[in-house]
Amino acid sequence: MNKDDIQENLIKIGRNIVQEKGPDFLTARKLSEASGYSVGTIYNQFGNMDNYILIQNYITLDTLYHNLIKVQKNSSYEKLNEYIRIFAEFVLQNRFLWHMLFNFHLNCTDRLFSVTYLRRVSMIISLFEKNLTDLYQGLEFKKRHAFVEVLWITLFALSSLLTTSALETYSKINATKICELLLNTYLAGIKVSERIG
Amino acid sequence: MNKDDIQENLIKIGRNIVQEKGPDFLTARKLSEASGYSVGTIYNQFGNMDNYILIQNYITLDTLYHNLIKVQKNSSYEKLNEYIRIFAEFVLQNRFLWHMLFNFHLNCTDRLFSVTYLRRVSMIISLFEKNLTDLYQGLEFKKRHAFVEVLWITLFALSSLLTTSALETYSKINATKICELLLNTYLAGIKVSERIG
DNA sequence: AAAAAAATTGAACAAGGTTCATTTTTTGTG
DNA sequence: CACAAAAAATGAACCTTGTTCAATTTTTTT
Repeated sequence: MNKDDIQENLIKIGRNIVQEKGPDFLTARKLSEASGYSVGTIYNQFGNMDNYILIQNYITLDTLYHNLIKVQKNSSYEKLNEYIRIFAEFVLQNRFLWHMLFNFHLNCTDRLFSVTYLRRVSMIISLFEKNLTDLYQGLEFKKRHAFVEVLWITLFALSSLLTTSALETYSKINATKICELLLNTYLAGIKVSERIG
Repeated sequence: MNKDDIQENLIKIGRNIVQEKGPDFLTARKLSEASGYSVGTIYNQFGNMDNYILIQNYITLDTLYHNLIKVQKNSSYEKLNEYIRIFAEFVLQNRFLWHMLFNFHLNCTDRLFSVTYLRRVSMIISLFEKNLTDLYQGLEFKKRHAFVEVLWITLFALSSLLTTSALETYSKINATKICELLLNTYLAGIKVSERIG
């Protein structure tokens, strides 16, 4: 069997483990048992478990991105709201995968990080920015970019809470509703700032 | 030596380890070495490491709360901004402790969770809510409470990113500035919603 | 001072990531 | 096809986690 097939197999099987049992069950030995390959083979293929998980994570980001670009709405306002809805839904339906993505302790000085994570995140941010540009044409570029960055960072951060049971304890508000309220309050706030200057 | 003294000692020494080297270095054995007590004693005192870290975490929450209630400002608007400033500053200056707090996988069904975490978080939320009530008197209770909850959850989520080097890669905006922009845009957004109804 | 109770200890266990000498498989060549 | 060389796969072994518990030491009680 060639190298790509093994990798593909190991990725698929690992994703099943995570989706069904959670990230804690994705260990080298369990992956070895589930796949039939030895522990050593996993290390030959991926170097180490961190790198393996990094790959799993950017697949998750890719999947999200492809869900987002499917959106067909007329107004930029509707699009932004749909993005948030899809984002929240995706996070909730793939909570284990998202949990793994968010809780991964990456070494950001690593070039690998830029290639795998940053590029993908930038693409998602661009989707938001495009529609925010349409929506608030009075805003200068620099300001608008700051608004978009803060919005994304906030949503991204928020998403990590959506996947935990902690949220249910902190708040009785539905996870999707939280994202919606945040977005719309935030957008209304930008409008004010646009008017002021 | 009596039980409280040992616990106090172990907590203090553990906090030093976390502050200086990060949560990863807070292991039972390293704590044992650093304190002079055996591993067994740590387990006699705290039951398990999770419980030990839980205690560390609510001390962190208490410290934050005590920093917040010191705020002396006239207007509610100023107070809210000062809260956010102090919150961001606290998180940044205690990033390892905050990281440990945020990344702790707690079992929320556990009664212990309610007593230790939820009560403390509620107290912090109350601070925000009190000033938001003054600021937006036109809002009905239910709506206002939703705004406060979402604001806190968002800030709390955001804080977890502030402590990682990931943020620096995602955004060139200063961590405190992110919190400030978020708060003020959000507050402006609430004002709009207040006017509308 | 002896007995009983309580507290402390650290070796030992399971499970995690990781390594690497050994074995197996594949590839290349006459 | 046969044989050598290269490549890939293997899993026992190592170290580090959290955790337990029989044995030991200390404290308290009588």
